[in-house]
Amino acid sequence: MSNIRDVAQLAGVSVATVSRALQQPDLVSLKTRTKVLSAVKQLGYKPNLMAVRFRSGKTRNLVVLVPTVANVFFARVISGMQQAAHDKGYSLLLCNTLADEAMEQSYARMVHTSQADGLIQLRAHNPFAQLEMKTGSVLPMVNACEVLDRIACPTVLLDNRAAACAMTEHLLQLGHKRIAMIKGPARSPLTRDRVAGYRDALDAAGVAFDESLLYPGDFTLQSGHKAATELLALAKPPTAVFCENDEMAIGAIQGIKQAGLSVPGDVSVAGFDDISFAAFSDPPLTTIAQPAEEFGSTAVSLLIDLLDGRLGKAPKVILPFDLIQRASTGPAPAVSD
Amino acid sequence: MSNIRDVAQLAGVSVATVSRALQQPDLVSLKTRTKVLSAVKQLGYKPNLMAVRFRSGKTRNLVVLVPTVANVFFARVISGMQQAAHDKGYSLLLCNTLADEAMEQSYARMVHTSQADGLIQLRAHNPFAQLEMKTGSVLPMVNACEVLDRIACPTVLLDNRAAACAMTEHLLQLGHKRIAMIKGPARSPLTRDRVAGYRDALDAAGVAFDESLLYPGDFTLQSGHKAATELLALAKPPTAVFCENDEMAIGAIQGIKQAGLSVPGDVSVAGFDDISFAAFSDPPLTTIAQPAEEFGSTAVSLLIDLLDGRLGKAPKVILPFDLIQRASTGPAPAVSD
DNA sequence: CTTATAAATGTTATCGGTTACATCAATATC
DNA sequence: GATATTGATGTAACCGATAACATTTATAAG
Repeated sequence: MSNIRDVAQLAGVSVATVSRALQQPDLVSLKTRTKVLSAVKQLGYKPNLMAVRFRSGKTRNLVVLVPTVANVFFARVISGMQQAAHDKGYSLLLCNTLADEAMEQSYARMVHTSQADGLIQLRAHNPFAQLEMKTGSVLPMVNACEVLDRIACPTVLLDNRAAACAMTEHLLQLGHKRIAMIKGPARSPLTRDRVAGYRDALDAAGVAFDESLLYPGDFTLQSGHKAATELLALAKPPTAVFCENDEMAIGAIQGIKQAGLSVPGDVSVAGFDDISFAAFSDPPLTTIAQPAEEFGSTAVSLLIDLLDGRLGKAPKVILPFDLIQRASTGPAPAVSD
Repeated sequence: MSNIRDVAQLAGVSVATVSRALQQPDLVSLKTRTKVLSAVKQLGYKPNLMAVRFRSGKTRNLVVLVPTVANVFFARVISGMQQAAHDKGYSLLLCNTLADEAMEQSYARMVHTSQADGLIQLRAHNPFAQLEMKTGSVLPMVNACEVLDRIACPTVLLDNRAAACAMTEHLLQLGHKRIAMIKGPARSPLTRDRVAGYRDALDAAGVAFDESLLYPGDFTLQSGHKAATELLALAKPPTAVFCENDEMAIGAIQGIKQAGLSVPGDVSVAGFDDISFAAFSDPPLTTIAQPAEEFGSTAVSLLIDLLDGRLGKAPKVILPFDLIQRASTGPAPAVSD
């Protein structure tokens, strides 16, 4: 691999001149610039960015903590991040945490060992408070998709409460009274917000909240299937099921069908995220569309702004949602409670 | 951020001693080692890995080119890669190419600019031959999931021909004679192999190959839907459709149902990959299971072996497949042909 | 034709580690 | 007790680029 010294020698100039010819061309005469560029070409010289970054102290890498890339929604978010990062000259170091806290910590440490400049986390389980304490220094971090309670950091999220409320209203307007919710893990702020929105709508409609209709899932197809099966086994089963993501909704649809019921004839099902499979389920899924790629690109922009000191006090960017009505939701069955 | 000099000063030793105390502890007396470690702790010293890697010339980063992370199968492969890379002290620089060749080249160049040590590509469109020529130096590369024709490089793949043959045989055994195949883009080696396997099975069964039953898709749900719709409009429509991935198969199922036909009563549908959604489609999808995570981890292992000079002549690792029979395939309708 | 000023280029310290080599002390060998 | 050997530590070069500062050359002004 040729280095800047080789280029300087071949061009008959100093290393500083080579560096300037490449970085600030207007500081170098046309003649020397030409000589330098020709030498660069002849040697196939490529600057060693490891050296550049070491010297500058900027790695231009961003760590991304994703609970699981196997989740279609997150995949879209990552895609948006990658595009934005590339546009701004950054690279993404991807970490599929799989809820392994040691793994998360290990990747977060990359910022402190100068392997990355900052970190983006989706779905925060919150553990970075300790990490920040321990090192004393602040970890440049942006949070996307789910709000972090304990730490004030730039965030891009949906108004999950309003979205869940809107979907619940949609089901109420269809005449449903017993609306179950297949939610996420209990402690998740995301789940808390969506359950709050669900209750907002119930309260506004004067429908009593029934704890037994709240079922905790884990965002997988399997858990949606299991949840629906168990909800239908209740003494008073629901006529509508609102799922916190589309995977669980698709799992729920299968569970309902296997119980010999029809969707939406007997039970309506609604999802959240509008993943590509939502439009292809049978029946196609009514869901809340989120601008997934925009979550990613916005998170990256926020983080880079933060790194460049261009950011005020931990802004919260709220992205819009859209209720997509498809065939999985319909009028409540006549004999409904 | 404290550096090694700060530690040396606080511990009252030289920087070399600090470095040795941390890297080769047995070269340092117990007494000094203790002093050094205590100073490290007191200062919260973390070695600047940017400096280490610059000096060593090893970045410990691997570029991963993925056509699209939105593809569930690739998401699993990436998950496997990430796990393996982390275990071996490497990080993944993820590039979602979206079939943008400029993007691919841009990321491939990261190896030449010392931002990464090597590259893994899934689904090669082949363009790195030129890139290698241009720079003169070899690009340490591993290919996964799809074989690269023009370049001899370590590869981990399925026996796609055998797998496609097995699935086609399964359909033939069910009595199907008109078996369509929704394949990938024409030039893809992956598609070529699978089509070859499909023809192997037809030939072995003495069934004539019909060009009109070969429909090129692009691995998306939409393209599967479109393909199925158009195949059913043929004068002699197929009674079975073998799709080159599960997304297209799920799209095809919807297209077939919307045409008023049943799966598998009128038309059987088979997929490839066994993504999580396959078991949750209606009917559940018969498909070829691939060890996706293992593709990823094996690719990473191969690349690291290659980088460490531990690899012989471009090995090809063949991973096993498994035909998963579910409800989307059934006996050919009686009046078939 | 000088001198002042600007433009172009060169010299060299620097970033933070690692490591070859030098040095010095302690123990072993004869 | 002198020398060889081993062990522990220090000194400084080095990786490849950048940029502060120094120096030279060209241009402008008087």
